[in-house]
Amino acid sequence: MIHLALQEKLQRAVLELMPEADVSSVLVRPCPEPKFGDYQTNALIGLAKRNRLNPRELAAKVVGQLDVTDYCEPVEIAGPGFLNFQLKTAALSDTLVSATRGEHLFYRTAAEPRTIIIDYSSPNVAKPMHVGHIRSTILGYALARVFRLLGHKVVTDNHIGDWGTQFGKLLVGWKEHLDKDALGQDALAEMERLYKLVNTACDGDETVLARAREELVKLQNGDAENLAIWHEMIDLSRHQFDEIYGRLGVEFDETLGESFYNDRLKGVVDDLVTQGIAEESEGAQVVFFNDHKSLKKHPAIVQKSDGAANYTTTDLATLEHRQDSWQPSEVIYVTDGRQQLHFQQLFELYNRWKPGHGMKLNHVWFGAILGEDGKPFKTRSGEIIRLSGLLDEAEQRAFDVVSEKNPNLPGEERHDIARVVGLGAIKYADLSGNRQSDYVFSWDTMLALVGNTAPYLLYAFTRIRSIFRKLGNESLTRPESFALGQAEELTLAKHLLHFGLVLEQVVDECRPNYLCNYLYELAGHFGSFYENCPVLQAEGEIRTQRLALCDLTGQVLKTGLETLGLETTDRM
RNA sequence: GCCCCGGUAGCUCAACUGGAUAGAGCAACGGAUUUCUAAUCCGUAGGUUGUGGGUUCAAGUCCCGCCCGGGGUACCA
Repeated sequence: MIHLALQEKLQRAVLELMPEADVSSVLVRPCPEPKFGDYQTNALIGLAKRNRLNPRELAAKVVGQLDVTDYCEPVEIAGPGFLNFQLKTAALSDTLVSATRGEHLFYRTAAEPRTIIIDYSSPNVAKPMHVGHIRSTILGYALARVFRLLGHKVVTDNHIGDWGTQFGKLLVGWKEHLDKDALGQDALAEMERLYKLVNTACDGDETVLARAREELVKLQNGDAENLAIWHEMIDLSRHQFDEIYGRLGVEFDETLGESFYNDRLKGVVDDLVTQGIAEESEGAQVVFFNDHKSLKKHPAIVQKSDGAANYTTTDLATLEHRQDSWQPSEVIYVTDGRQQLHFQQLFELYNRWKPGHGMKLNHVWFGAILGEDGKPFKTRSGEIIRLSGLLDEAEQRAFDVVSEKNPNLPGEERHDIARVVGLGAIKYADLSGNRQSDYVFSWDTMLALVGNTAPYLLYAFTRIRSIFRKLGNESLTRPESFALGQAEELTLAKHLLHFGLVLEQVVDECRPNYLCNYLYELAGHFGSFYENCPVLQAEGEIRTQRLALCDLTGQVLKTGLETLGLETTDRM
């Protein structure tokens, strides 16, 4: 909060001295070391250098133009030309007081809201969702919520895989080997079985492969029976997807699968050919990127030699539809890192097809989920791990821990807590690391009660709730000001002020782990405060102020966790 | 072959436009409990940031070479 006011004043001071300067990079940030101050800027060093000035002299002149006495002690020039700002407690106190009045929660919404499309999850019809889908789902939904918290308009779209060559094999399986009982029990498992069965049969038998092609052509040509089966497969799949999304608390504004774009595909290819972007090569329609370094040797196929389109074509049609429907300023794709080449091609191709479209096209990719042996996360027999079972296990493990730690809670409440903690642990493990790193899936690590984990953060929240439970019916009085006389109070209060800055950083780089780190630090600062500053036993103004600090910390924790897609609980 | 990504403490990870003494957790060791929930807190120890050069007042971060690992690479998505 305050850093924005300082930043604005600083930028104005620089412009007084250098009217031509680009001050967009003159930023105020928290100090890496508290001993230097609360906030700093290092931007003047670079600015001086670009203008062949002495950095310290420039810093001195800027300080001369700068009046921040409302907020800070006298500004200090340090080292090669850093400015260090030390907050006045009064300024800190004012910000806290306005927060207790509900005027803000330490962040500002965007002055100019943008429209952003976020594409995540995207499971395939007739295949069970597995552990690989969870990262996209969790990351994408968390990002959507952070953008929304900051006042942006977000359209979330689940681009499910409901079309493609796999349906030829699925149709053969459905017609010749379907087990209706199994379908009733677990539709996705049965469809997966059918697919594997036919797929294996195709390897050794040309006639089966020919059957599959035949069924696929019939589907594509609108054969009534095949279309009906296809619709049923989609319905059954979506039912199970929705069950998982319900458990995860994830939602979508749109679910426009690949098939939604079928009508447009031919037109896209024609367009590309007419405009000379695509050309024929080995029977296929292909786009070459000869003047592009990393794509030079990687042409993109937009129409296969059998005349069918592929996912590049579908994605182009999808982008066109998104541009026409919502005019977004940004389209975000949350997928694993193996699709980097595809999205490079897609974006480059779209830029050529629709020059000047003005959208930021952003592939937000993430690393693999590995088992504790460092290899791709699978069951011991090498099977892909299904999401529903994984969620069950998370809840069960969390239930065991809750029951051990707090056996006196009623069973129903323990189940509720186990759901919040178990699912929270899985989500938080996905969110708290750098998304681009591979991450090692470990129950013990994610359900640990200490460290940067969901249980630790949730526990911090329950301690706050516990204080307010003890308070009973006593009404919360709002402090006139905050003295912040004890070091732990001061540290906690200052950290609350950084919430908005962190939210901005999450949005800028699509990295929810920044918010996780922030909340973890907040919980840590609260822990120290809690140990060293009695709240209910304190008296008078101090008690009022500490209760208010607890309340504000609780609000930020809850808002932060909910923005990440985690629920909170009052007891653990 | 080419392209992309990564390599940070024993392990898992972080490090905000390049910025001040590279930070956490786990594991190890030592301390704190007539509690506001100890599912906690405090402390100790642990590093040539893969490697060799370069740019810079300043490099984990940028540039070049090399080593190691992962992924991708014409009709799957």
